[in-house]
Amino acid sequence: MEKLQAIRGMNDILPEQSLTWQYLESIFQKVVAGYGYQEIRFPVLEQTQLFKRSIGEVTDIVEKEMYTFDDRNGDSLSLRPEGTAVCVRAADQHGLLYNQQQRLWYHGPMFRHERPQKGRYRQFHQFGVEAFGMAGPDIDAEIIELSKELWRQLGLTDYLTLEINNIGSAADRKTYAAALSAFLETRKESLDEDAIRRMHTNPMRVLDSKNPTVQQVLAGAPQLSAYVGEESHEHYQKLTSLLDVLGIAYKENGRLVRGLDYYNNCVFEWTTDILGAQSAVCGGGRYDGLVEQLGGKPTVAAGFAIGEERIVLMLDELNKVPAQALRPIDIYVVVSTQNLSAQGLELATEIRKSHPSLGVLCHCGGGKPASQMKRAFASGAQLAIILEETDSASTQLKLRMLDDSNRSEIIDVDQIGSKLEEFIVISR
RNA sequence: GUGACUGUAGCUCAGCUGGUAGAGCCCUGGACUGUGACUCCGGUGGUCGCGGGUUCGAACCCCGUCAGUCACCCCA
Repeated sequence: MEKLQAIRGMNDILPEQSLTWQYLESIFQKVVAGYGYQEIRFPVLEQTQLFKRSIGEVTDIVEKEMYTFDDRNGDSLSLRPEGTAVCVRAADQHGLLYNQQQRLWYHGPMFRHERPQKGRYRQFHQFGVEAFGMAGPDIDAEIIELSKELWRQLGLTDYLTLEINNIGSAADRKTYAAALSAFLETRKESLDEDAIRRMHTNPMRVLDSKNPTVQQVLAGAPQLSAYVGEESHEHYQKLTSLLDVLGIAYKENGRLVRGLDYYNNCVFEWTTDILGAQSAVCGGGRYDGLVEQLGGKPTVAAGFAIGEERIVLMLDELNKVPAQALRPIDIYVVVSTQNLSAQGLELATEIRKSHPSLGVLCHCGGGKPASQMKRAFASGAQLAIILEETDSASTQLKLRMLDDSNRSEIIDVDQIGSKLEEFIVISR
C-alpha cells in the first residue's frame, strides 16, 4: 500500500512544536483582550469574487496564488488567502459595521499557492486585528502600539524594526503610477528585464528592485510623497507625532508599498533580519474604502496581520519560549507492579483535583519500573511519584526529582498533599 | 511559475572509479547498577522517494516524476 503524504507546503504541527504555538497564541489572546478587542471567526472558504474585489484583480495573490475551484453547483470558491476581506464580509453581513465602532481579532490558516521556502508555506497561519469606524490616526497608533506590546511580551522587541509609509489615497496612487510609468519609459535602456515588464503592469513594484543599476535610475524618479494629497499628509503627520509621544521608534520607508490594493494612507510593516529572505512578520495599515467596495456603507478601517510561522521561527531561533511553557507534564506516576495500577490512576486523579494547574501523567501499559523511570525522565516532567508495595502489603510513595539532583523521599500515601509543594513550585 | 542543492533503517548519516546495504541514536532482551543516565553482550527494523532506461549486474550512470531545503517573484 502506497503511503499518502501531506500536500506540498502544508505542514503538520507535531506535539513538540504545538507547545510553542500554544504559547504564542496565548500571549496574542492575552494582549488583544487587554486592548478590548473581541474575537471573530469566519469560514476558510468564500466566494472567489470576495477576494477579487478586495485584494485586487491584478495582484499576484489573486492572479496566481489562490486555491480556486468550482463548487458542485458551479459557483467559484476560493480558500482564503488572507483574513481582512473575510472579516469585512462577515462583520458587514451581520450588521456590525454601520455607524458603529468595532475592535476585532481573528486567527487561523490562510492559503496561497506559492513555492514553499523558509517562513512561507501554502497553508500558513495569520493572527490579525481589524478596527472599524475610527477615522483618526489615533486608532492607527493604537494597533501599532498593540503590535509592539506583542513583541515586548514575546521578548522579540530587539529583533524587529517598524517601517511606515504614507501611500496616499487610491486616486493619489493612480496619478503617481502614471507619472512613474512615464518616467521609466524615458530610462528604458537602463532598466532590466524585470523592471521593464512591470513598468506598465505595476510600476510601483519597480521601486522594490534589488538591481543596483535600476536603483540608480530610481534616484531621479518622481516620489510618491509628492503626489499624496493634503488630507493624507495631515493624517500621516499626526500619526508620526502620536508614535513619538508613545515612544515607538519607526523608520520611514518611502518604498514600502503593500501588495494588496485596498490599503490607503498609512501602511506599516515589522521586519526582522534573522529569518533569511522572508523578513516581514507583520504588515498592515488603513483600508478606508474596502467596506464600501464590498457593498457596505462607507466605513473607515485599519488593521494588521501577523505571520505566525515566522514568529514561531523567531521564537525557536532565539530560544524565547519559557521552559515552563514547553513542559508537557509536571508529574509522572510510576506504577512499580501491575497490582498497583488502580491506585496509580486514583492517585493521579486526586492530584489533578487538588492541583488543577498541574499536568499529571500516570504510566499505563505495564513495563518494568526501570523502563517506566526511563520514560519518566524522557517525559520532561519535574517529579516522579513511584508507587511501591511494602512488606506489610500496604502502599508507600517515593517522590523523586527528575533532574540531576537525585533528590528523593519516601512518604505515606496520605502525606502527598503537603509533600508535593516541597518538591515543585505550583503556580495557580 | 523559475533556479540551485538534496532524497539510504523511526532519527542523524556512511557507502571508494557501478558487483544485489552499514554505523550511531532510539526501541527491546540480558549482565552490571541501592528502580533512567555510564560500561558490556544479544535482538527488532531498509524492495536505498517512485517509474522507466543503460548494463551480465545500479543505492551509485541517464531520463522522467514526486517530495524536501534555500533563493527569485510576491507576501505574513
